Amino acid sequence: MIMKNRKVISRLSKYKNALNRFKALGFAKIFSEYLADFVGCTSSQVRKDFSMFGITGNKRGGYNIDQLLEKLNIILGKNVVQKVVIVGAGNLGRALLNYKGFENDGIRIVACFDIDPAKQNANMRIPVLPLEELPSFVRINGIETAVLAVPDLVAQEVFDKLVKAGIKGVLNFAPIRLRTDASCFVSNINLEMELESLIYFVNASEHAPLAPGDN
Amino acid sequence: MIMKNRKVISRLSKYKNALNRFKALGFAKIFSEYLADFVGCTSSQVRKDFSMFGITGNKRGGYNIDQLLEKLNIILGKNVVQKVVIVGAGNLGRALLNYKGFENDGIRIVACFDIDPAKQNANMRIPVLPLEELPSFVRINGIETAVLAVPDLVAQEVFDKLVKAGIKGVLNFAPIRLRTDASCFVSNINLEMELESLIYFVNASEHAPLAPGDN
DNA sequence: TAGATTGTTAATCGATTAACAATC
DNA sequence: TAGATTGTTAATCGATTAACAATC
Repeated sequence: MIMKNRKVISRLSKYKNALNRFKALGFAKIFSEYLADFVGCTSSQVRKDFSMFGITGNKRGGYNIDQLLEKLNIILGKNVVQKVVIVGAGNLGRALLNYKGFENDGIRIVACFDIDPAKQNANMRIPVLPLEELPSFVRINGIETAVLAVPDLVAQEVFDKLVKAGIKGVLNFAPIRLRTDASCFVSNINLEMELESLIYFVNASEHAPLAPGDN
Repeated sequence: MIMKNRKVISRLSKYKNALNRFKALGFAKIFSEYLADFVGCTSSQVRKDFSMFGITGNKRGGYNIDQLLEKLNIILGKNVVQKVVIVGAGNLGRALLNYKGFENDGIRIVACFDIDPAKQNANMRIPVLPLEELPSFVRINGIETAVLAVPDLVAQEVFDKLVKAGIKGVLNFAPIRLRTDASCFVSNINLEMELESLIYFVNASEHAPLAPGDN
């Protein structure tokens, strides 16, 4: 498995979603041009991305959707259900617990952890457990990925615990830069920042109407 | 106000946050080097970004934190409280309603809208109103920015209503590409995709340990 | 003043796109 | 076969970084 950059991987993810749509519509084959159109890039980009992962099509007939999906799913680890834990049972954490979107995407939220006993409840569909139980839970269940949804002030501290427990990837919602070594990847989602920059473009457009690039 | 790209704006946002921290620590001046260190870029990048917005410092004494903050706040529209509505009172929408992070960031969530009468409640701290009331509410209160947290299937349809109501910027959580004209900006946050690419890097690192670039 | 930092230009780097030969 | 699409190389584009003169 070759390591590529973030943008390429998120495009693969978009291609996969697009292909599922096309498949649902009854298509069996697809051209790079259509795929590009759907996800908003060029056909060169699509073909280049595929070629980086050794995915090939047919010179004249485009790509077979089923085969393509299978390859993308393998690359993205979708052939196995990926177990993820959520750390922090605040508003955001609980919303993610109940979020249905992950289920049909091969991602299973298996547990949530919080220090607050009032938020703990081992009998829910997805149990909310004491944070102290995380290390053993993670070890026993072979969890590698966590979503960090705790208050800023404790984010680094909790993150360090996750890393010590063996977590290898963290999706971080705290608006701080987590200090991490090479053993754990961090992806950040900063809601304030997203809204802030959106507001900038809205305000700026009133003076000079131009578009920001899409992410 | 000059229109710059998304990455520059999100760095400005990071600089602002960093400056607030430094200020809280009692600093009055700062060098590009320190700021770069804090947000994770180069000092050249910091100075370049500032120069793009005509922000200057002192050749020998760095930047005055208060003056710098004021300029960044003006650029980012922080001198005025920005009113935002949330559309969709599902798990995510309600979590955002109660999210405290926006308050001290000059962003005020003023209302939420949903079609489901069971979710509506005009008497809450932040009212949850019928979607039909959105156009008049937006007009009366001069709202330009919305967070879209509705199911995928209706996202485009609801988005079109927002645009028609005069919304100029949308932070979209639905994992689809919204079709938009130049009158409305769209920023996308796709949780599935974020988790998916994180999982890719976690899995890939087990075969070839290398780091993805940070976002 | 001497030394350190800015502001800006030029060089580098990487990602995207265009182009086109190969070929189904 | 003729025509259309891939796979890949080369060109382009834009963003980041290095370098350094200006100067406080």
